[in-house]
Amino acid sequence: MNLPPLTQRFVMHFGEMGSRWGINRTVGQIYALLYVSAKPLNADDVGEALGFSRSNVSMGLKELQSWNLVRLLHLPNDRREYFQAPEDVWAIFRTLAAERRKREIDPTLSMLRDALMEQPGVAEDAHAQARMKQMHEFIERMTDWLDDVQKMDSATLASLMSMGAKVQKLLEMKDWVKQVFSPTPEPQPPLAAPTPLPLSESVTPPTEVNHGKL
Amino acid sequence: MNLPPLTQRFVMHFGEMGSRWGINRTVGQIYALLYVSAKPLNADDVGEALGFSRSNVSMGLKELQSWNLVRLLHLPNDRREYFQAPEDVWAIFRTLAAERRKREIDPTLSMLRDALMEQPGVAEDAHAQARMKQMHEFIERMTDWLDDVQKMDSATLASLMSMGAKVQKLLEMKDWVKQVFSPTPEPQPPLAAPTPLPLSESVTPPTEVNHGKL
DNA sequence: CTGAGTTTTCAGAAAATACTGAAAATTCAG
DNA sequence: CTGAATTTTCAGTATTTTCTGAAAACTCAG
Repeated sequence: MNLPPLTQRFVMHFGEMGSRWGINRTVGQIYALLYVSAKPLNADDVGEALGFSRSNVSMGLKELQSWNLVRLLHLPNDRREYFQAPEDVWAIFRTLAAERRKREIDPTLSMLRDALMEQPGVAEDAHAQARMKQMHEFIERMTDWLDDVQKMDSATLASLMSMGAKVQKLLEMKDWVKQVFSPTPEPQPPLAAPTPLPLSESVTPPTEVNHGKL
Repeated sequence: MNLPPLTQRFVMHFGEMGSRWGINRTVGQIYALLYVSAKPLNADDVGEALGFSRSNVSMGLKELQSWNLVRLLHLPNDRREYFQAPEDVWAIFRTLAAERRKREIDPTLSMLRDALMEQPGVAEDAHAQARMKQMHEFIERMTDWLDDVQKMDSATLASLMSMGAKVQKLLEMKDWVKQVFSPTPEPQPPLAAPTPLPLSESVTPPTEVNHGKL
């Protein structure tokens, strides 16, 4: 392996972290290399750069493809397959979230659904089933929300995240506005205007919040 | 191992999923057992229920404690240590998110920070550094947001999640309200009111949105 | 077609991880 | 203190996962 120093550090780190992330060292290093590389690489490039056997590289690339984390392409007058990692970090995140969900969450959801259909035979199982119900409800909520979030474009998502906890203020404001403009005035206890009034300082100023084409 | 059928299925599933979740079979099964158990268990209970050696159980419980996923307690007139899994699934999620972040993200963030301070020596490293910058910015945004979200109580969080993509509407509304009430009228192109006006049907109806004590 | 270039598969070697039993360490009732 | 009850450690073994080289399969220019 003979990589420039910063690249090398990055690649090595991804190798070490691989196990914590549920991928192996090889796969982590290959992805890291493709991520920082200015141009697409073929399997031999990768193998040489990282000192892996050709077959190991092949398997690693296959794994990355199954994760949708690399794109396959061809260069003119070259029969070999070239690989590159998509650039948009938000898109990468969405891909990763979708794949992890498919592998790490969906099977559990389905197992829980099945278990909740059964009639518990003994008291212990009745309690166990109640606990499973709680877990199932939570996961379902979480994944439904993730579905929604996945549909947002990067700009909206970025806006949402840079607001952070201030979304709470927005929720308060919603109720307040709703009250003031209520088209069907119902007998409700009047809400106080949220304090501080969330129109200027308490909601992120427009220079910080950049939510693109909304 | 002699567990009632639903419990057994749950425990077995967690064992199998363990590897995908970055924990081992033993740890997964122990956690699952504690999660569905109606009462705290001691190490011998666990070992007998799952057919693991005493030392293996000890290691597994130590691991779970390091993740803050189990609580240690003592029963009157019993010197042995008893363990239970906290009940609140939202709290469990927060714990899990915090721990995974500490183990899987923070080291990378720190490595990226270091790498961004360096002066790239060659063109390839300059490009690599630019890519690292993108990743660093993304992760930092993400973790800042997570910090905010972690601070919310379960009710607020639940409210936020059940709104899902409708938060987008809320963002539009924010800008519209801001415009209308603007305390410092600046020469800006006037915004149209968001359509449909987000006060009733397009924002989640109040029966759906339950954001507790806001 | 043919065969050189390329990728994939796979059996076995190497490495990493998990698990056990025995022994050491710790804790606490008496 | 003492020693029985309990937990932890750890060296060795078992299991799982990763990695390699060789062979098979595929692809496409000529």
